[in-house]
Amino acid sequence: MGYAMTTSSLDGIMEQLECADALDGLQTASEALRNHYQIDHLVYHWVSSSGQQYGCGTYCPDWVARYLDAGYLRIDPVIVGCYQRFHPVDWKRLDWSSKAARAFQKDALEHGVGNQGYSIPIRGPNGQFALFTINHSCHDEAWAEFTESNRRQLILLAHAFNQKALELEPERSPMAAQALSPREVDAMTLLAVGYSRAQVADTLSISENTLRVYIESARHKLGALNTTHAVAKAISRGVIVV
Amino acid sequence: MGYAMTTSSLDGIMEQLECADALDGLQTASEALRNHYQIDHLVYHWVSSSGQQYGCGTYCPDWVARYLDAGYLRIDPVIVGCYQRFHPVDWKRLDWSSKAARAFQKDALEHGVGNQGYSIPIRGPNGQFALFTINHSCHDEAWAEFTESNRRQLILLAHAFNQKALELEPERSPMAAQALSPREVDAMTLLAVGYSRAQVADTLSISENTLRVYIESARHKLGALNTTHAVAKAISRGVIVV
DNA sequence: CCCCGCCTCACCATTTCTGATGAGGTGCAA
DNA sequence: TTGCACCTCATCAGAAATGGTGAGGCGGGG
Repeated sequence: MGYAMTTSSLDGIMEQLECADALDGLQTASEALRNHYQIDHLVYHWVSSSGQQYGCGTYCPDWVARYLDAGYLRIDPVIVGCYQRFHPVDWKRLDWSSKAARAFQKDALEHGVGNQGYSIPIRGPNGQFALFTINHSCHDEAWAEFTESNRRQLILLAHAFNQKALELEPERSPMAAQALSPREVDAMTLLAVGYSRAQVADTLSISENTLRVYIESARHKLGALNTTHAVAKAISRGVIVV
Repeated sequence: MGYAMTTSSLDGIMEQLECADALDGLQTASEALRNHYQIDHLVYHWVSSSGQQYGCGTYCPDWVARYLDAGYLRIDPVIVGCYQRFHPVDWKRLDWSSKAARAFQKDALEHGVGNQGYSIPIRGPNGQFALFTINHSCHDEAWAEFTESNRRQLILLAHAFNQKALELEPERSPMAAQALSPREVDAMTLLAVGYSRAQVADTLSISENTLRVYIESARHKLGALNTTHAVAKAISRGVIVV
């Protein structure tokens, strides 16, 4: 791995990423960075709310297809682990103990994924979640040294990748998220912490009928099918925080 | 402002922050960074759900108290604007047009908040949201030059501050989440996307009675009061991905 | 000044959810 | 082998949520 990299080259890649078109830029930058760092793979993986995913990077198409088909999103310890974390994490520190996880790991190795990995969770507005991952095949010590010495740069890269990727979903812009009124937020928030309608109405000192209007209008604004769905959407969009 | 700063000093502050105790470290680092950058103020502001807030930084206590008392959290354009954004934002680019916002702005200026500001939104697991803000009194050009040339460092600082602040809430750690069985996850997931019990049972090809057992046991595992609460908890704990 | 969004309340039949309990089969792990 | 957790199904009465509509008052922005 290229410990003696020139920062000028890295800056060049970052600047190019910031200016380029989103779809092109992300893929190009992934490959440029893989070469720059001399590692096996570099991946940006957007895990969207509705189960949709967007990914770009240097994994071979076979593996990507297999990942999607087999529903690995649900059992990949990297996803599961990073979803609960803020700081970048080495794959070794994740929980690979379950049978499904080990099977996944084996499959990944057979598809050219390196034995070492380092993933940075990134979060955007409205509950957006993404992972910026590098991985490689090498010994633990070399990997630890590599990740530690490049940690800050990788965080910035993750940030830059996500910023670029957000351009791909214009509906996630401030405009798209239909804002809830204060009362609607109150209602959703209290429902989300387990209050019944009667309790919420009581807490807010309004009639239950009034409360129902809020819930209904919040539901419509959120495009939800029922109260539970509305609360779920409100949470994953970050409209309310529980 | 100190354009000719020495990066060694900055690195020192960052390293100290990473090692220090959370409560102390954040406050100390705020002040050290203000001196380092020669700016009026530097603030880290954790905006939690139920109106709870944690902040540290260099604003005068009067202003902090006033901010909390007056409920400025709800109308501060910096909060409102950054909540929908991913990238760092200059305060000039926010929407100050509403009457409440202008009143807030006037009040802020009178309490020693600079006319220029730059805020970086940061998000952690479970919908955590925080702001890392610097502000100063100077002309637009100088400010633009300052923020642009320090943007990357500020992003890393924001990241470091948030990582430290997360230590203050240990219950947000991965441990707290009790694992659901696969069927329970299925049930919660489908409920979260708006299906009724009948629909979920149909989708999973099980009887509605069976489904209810899953929902019940998931509810107990999650310590939830009702189905909506259970789904909300499952989402915010990252047990399910919607 | 006027419009629009927000806050507040009411009605009622119908559908859906809840809570508690019992019970049989499967598979993994100590 | 013996748990233990998981998956599957059933029953029942009572409590709670839903859906759609109408309507009056208030305040801020164009």
